[in-house]
Amino acid sequence: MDPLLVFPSPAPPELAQALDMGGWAWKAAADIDQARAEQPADGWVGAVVVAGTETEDAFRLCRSIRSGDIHVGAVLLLIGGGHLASLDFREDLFDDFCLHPFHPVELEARLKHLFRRSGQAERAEVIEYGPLGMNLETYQAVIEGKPLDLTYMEYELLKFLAQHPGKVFTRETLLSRVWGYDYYGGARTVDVHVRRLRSKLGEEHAGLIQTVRSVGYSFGTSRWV
Amino acid sequence: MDPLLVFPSPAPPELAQALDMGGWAWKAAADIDQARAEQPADGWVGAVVVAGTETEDAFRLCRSIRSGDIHVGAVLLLIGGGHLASLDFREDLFDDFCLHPFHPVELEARLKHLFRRSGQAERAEVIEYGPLGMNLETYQAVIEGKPLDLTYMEYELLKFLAQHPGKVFTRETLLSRVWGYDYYGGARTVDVHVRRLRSKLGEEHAGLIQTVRSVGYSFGTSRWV
DNA sequence: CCCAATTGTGAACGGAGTGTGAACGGCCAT
DNA sequence: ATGGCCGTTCACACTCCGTTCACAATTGGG
Repeated sequence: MDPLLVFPSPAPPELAQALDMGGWAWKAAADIDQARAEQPADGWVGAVVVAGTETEDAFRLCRSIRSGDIHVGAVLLLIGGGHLASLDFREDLFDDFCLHPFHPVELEARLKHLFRRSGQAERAEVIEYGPLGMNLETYQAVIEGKPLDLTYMEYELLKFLAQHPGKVFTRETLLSRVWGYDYYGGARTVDVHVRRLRSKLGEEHAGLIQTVRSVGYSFGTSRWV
Repeated sequence: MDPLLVFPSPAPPELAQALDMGGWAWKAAADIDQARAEQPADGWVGAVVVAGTETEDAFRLCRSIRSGDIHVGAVLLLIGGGHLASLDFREDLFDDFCLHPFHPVELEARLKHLFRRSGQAERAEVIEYGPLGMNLETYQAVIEGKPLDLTYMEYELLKFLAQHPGKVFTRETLLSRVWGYDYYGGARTVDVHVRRLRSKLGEEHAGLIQTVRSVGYSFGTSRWV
């Protein structure tokens, strides 16, 4: 998915962390030229512009965006409380702003509010591991781009395993974590689901789920092999 | 100048003070009926809606505004940091939000940003997805150009689903987001509405609403993003 | 090489989840 | 009042899939 443009470069660490935690794809640019040079073919989905002590640098970039020089879906301005007055008569340069320093939850809410509503595809929560992809919002799974037709339990089991690649889980752990803490049933149920998962993954990728004899199952290749 | 609508009534003192200091004309309303009864001939310029501990009251008012029941230029939502999560999938109910308690300068900046720039408050009043079109202003829906005769709830449900194509919603989520957070009733109600929607969409397009077994429903072709 | 423990495999059962038709009841306008 | 509209609920049928079982295949140790 298209990334967000972040200014300046390097991005403030707390901003970088918040964006990463929220799962946003982003790229920082140090100036207008770099932002123009590195913009994707269909433009940036949005921009997070930090107005530091030199607010005019940020506004210059915003002006470039508004003039169409750089194509950006929507602009979120990060600005210190002491510089709020500089927003006067510049309301047309940005779509929303957020006080800096910011609360991560507020920033996330504004990013969602701004970039989901602008008609762009919403940020998808996905798990990716090698040829496997899982979209947690649409309940879809793909292997090498081809969709997998999984049942509910198969999906949940694969999701749990793929969320912890390399880690080995006992059948009891899987039953309690995937099926529920209060579940009480035969441990062989896990085996059957693993078998069906392997079958649907195809012979080529059946090895994604590995049997650890006398212990349980794990997903993906162990890092030590 | 036309006044701002403020909810609830009486307005929180710090909000009243900030509005007065900023020179805004405003009038508080205690509920939807009062807001409708006291609205000026050409509607309110904007609204400042405070979402207190009972956020659903605020969202109900926002829904009335968005449905055209009450004419308001733009909506600024004041919400406590602890309730930010309730904004999810309600991005269409407001134009901007501000954390509560707020910094008077930030509130003033947001008020200016929202209400002093004219015409900027263009929202998507039309949803289009494949053969489906929905006009949010006229409450009309069409499929392949042919008008659909939907009831209120059918329209609201289809609108919500179509606003988040591909995303799977549980029945509980749909009940809380479409029917209202405080709704308490059987989850099968959703099933029946989905069935009637599919029926009205016609056999050819009934598949627009997909069942995800053990989870809920989703709208549109579940494409991998 | 044999045996026991563990895991893979196929099939069948039963129940949970969903589709469907119909009826109830509140609300509003005629 | 009252008739129609519409949201909700209920009962029933059906499909799907989670679970279990029996048996085969594999692994690892002595």
